[in-house]
Amino acid sequence: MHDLQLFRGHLDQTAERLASRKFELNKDAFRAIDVRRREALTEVETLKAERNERSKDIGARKKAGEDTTELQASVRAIGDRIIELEKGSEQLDTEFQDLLKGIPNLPHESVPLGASADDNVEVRREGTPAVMDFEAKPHWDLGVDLGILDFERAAKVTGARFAVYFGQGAKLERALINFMLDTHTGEHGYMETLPPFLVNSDSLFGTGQLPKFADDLFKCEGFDFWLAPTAEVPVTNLLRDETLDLEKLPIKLCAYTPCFRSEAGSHGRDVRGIIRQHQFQKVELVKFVHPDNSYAELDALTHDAENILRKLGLPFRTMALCTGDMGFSSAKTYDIEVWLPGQNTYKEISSCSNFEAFQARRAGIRFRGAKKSEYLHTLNGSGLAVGRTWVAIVENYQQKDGSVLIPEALRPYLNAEVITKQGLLA
RNA sequence: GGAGAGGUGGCCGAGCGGUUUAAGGCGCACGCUUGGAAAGCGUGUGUACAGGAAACUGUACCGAGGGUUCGAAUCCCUCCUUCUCCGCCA
Repeated sequence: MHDLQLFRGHLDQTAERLASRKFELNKDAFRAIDVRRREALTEVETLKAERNERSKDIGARKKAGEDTTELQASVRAIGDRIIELEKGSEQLDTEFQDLLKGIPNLPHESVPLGASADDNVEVRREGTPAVMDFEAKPHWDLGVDLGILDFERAAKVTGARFAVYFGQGAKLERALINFMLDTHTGEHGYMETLPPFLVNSDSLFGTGQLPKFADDLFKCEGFDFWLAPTAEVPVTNLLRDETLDLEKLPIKLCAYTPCFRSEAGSHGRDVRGIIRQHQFQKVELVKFVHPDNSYAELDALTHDAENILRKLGLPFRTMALCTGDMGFSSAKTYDIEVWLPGQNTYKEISSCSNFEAFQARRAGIRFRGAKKSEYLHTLNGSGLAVGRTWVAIVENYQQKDGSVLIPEALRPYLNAEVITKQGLLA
């Protein structure tokens, strides 16, 4: 959601900035409906003022013992007129709100201009891919061969785009979750949170998934419950409609949750392996910060996410997304991409964004400044996507014999140095 | 699932059809007082939208949404939610 005053006062500039991210704002329609809406509102409010005044007068006259039949009839008439006018006024307001709700956030001035992922800009690259004297296999071969990953049985239980882990495979996922949470709480200063995995419509509106992106979500039939597509939704909405004291900022939360996405519109993409699933695990970082610091906080958050990869010895690069590739609610986003030798490519493993006040305005999250309250800035980023980290470890640490070495930092969590062949029916 | 009691401003808490422009208190801010502080006294103290250069004015908001009425925090209906007890359950 946007600052209405900004749109009114700087409509041309605003439309230009939106155009840079492929959103066409109909300025004439905006102006026209804004003016009509205000006129209708003024008319209704004037009548209401009149009604309030006369009703009060009726009370006073009744107390004095006067007859008020005629006055009451006149106020009744005003009331009828109000109901009539309100219909139009409310419709205009709804129209205007719908228009506003559908407008994406404005990109920060530092965001590179561009149309697609091809225009994203690499900001740093760390780690060197291991030299292998054999051909690297993708995880869907390695995992299945080791007996730790199974797609066919998951398809039987549920369907396509689901997977089941066995043995050390399941334990590796759990180890990664604990390692990530321990690092973020112990070294990066986040408070661990375990939120609900189902969220209501208000929460999804607050973070920007609704109303535009309902198709990407799973809905529970008969309830206003949705499966959370990311912990960003429950965690950011923890503070919905709250006003925080200035000295409480910044608030830094991390959470492990499963995430559920319909992946509508991604048919045919990443069909093999566990890169793109209907259910995946993620550790999420969420920050509530003062507007003056939000870009420094974004850099810090991105660094915190990268740190997991550093500790695991996984090569990565960090990309600044261009205007055309950013998500709806974001003002600036860095994607962290991990090296996957089995697929000979860098693949997104974390997306770190500053939403500025876009979500805060939708969700009503403020802080009390020196005098009055204002909207704070919200940020979040994956720290990291657990399933994709699993993939990165299996592919980067694969050995010629098909086993997988466990990176040093993870060994205390797994109680093992290597994953060898095992499995359900082994 | 059943029975009962609640949900009022930053917080506590009154009000249960018409000077409520939401009493009173706490907290906070400013001023007076003071050598300084406390106490005391005085003034102010929400959010959103609209109008206005501004001072300010209007409208809405007492969990949410409907209804009754000239007029609703107050009466009626539906829902959400918190607490207590019972039942069921991991």
